[in-house]
Amino acid sequence: MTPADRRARERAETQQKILDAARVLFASEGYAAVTMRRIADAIEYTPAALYNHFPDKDELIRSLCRLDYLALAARFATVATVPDPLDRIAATGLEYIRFAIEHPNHYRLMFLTPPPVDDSAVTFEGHGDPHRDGYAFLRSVVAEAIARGQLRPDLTDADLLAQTLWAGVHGVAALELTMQGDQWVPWRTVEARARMVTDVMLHGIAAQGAKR
Amino acid sequence: MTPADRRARERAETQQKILDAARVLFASEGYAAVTMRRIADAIEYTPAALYNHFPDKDELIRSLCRLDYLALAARFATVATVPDPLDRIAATGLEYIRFAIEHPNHYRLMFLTPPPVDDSAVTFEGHGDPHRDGYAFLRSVVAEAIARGQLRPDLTDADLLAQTLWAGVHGVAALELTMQGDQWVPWRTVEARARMVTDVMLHGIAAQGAKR
DNA sequence: CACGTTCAGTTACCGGCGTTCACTCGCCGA
DNA sequence: TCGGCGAGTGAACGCCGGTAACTGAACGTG
Repeated sequence: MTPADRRARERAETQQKILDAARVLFASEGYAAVTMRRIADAIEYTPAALYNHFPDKDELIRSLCRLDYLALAARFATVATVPDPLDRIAATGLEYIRFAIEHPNHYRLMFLTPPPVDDSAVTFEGHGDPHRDGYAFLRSVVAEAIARGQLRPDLTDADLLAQTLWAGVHGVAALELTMQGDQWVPWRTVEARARMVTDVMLHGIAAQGAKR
Repeated sequence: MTPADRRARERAETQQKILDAARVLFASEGYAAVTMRRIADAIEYTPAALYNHFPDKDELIRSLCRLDYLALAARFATVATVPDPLDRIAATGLEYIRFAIEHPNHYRLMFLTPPPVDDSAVTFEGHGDPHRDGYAFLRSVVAEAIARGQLRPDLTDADLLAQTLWAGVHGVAALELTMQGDQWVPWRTVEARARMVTDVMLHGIAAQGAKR
């Protein structure tokens, strides 16, 4: 426990305090409320102090994001037990939309705001691990359905299929978050749309003689 | 042609100049470049002058948006000639995604940014007219497919179906615009995803014995 | 123990943002 | 001719993200 260790630990703790304050602000008042000054106020620091821990606001926000990706992947654990791959695909889609509705601010940050271009190799622990990477989870479920011959024989690209299914549920979630309050369209409930998009896509990918 | 008329006309012209300048800025440098000061610079006015024509920046941006909705609806005119309703649904979806890819900034503004809450009745000319309202167009195509018995008999809600199809193509477009440059996922091309999502959804809604 | 170094955090600033407000000044109606 | 109206100005306000020079306490080392 050298002094250097202690300083490193304290540094990590401060960094965590910053992230926690940002998360609270973010979850309670939305993206616009997340301001370097307001974060600093919340932890009784000076705005400039934050720049000792994060190169800029983008990187701070991205750090917040990384944890949320894990939270989403963790949620999929509850559907991993569904035995039939087709059912599991549907359950994954519904769980995904539920996550978006329950955590709109986080979802907006994760999938609805353009990435502040991260040219560097974004290698991050958990990439490809279905337990920590939501996309990998979806892909693996799709791959299993393909392997079991439950899908149309002309659909063989698990990545393309996973991305298509993702697009479907993302579309429902994104329209819900972006268009809520819109009066132009006679919107059906988000639950109905979630059910419909999973139902339609499942029908669209399942092999001819599949159940349902 | 009373002087009052002339002043009203000049006022409308100035308003148009503001919108045009904003559009140019917007299309060429993206959302972040659209600044009251930069718009004013472009038309050699003072920033404060803009507030004689628009109550605030939100309203100015919304005015831009309204025209873009018409542009999208106008694009659907090219697919309105496709004879078979099922084919027309697919063509509409592909045309929608093409619009999003070709005008990413406008698309982002129209469907990817939260609405600055417009509590007032948003009644706007063209609402419900398939030629000027993209949603109405999609809905009418779906309704025709239903009427012809081309869809699964359990699918009867044209609005719910239209919103589901919209979600699908919006998902593809939104992920493309938001995630471009992402290295986490082995993305297939947006063309492939566009084709796949329309193909899957069409399979998912078409009646058993339908073509294809 | 004393001295130079390290470094988290502060102070004071920069340029830019949306927006407001008191004002000018030319045109119009009476 | 003259009063008012209204488009446009100039200067300011309070925010924002970000930077550079600094302070002061803790630290390793002679």
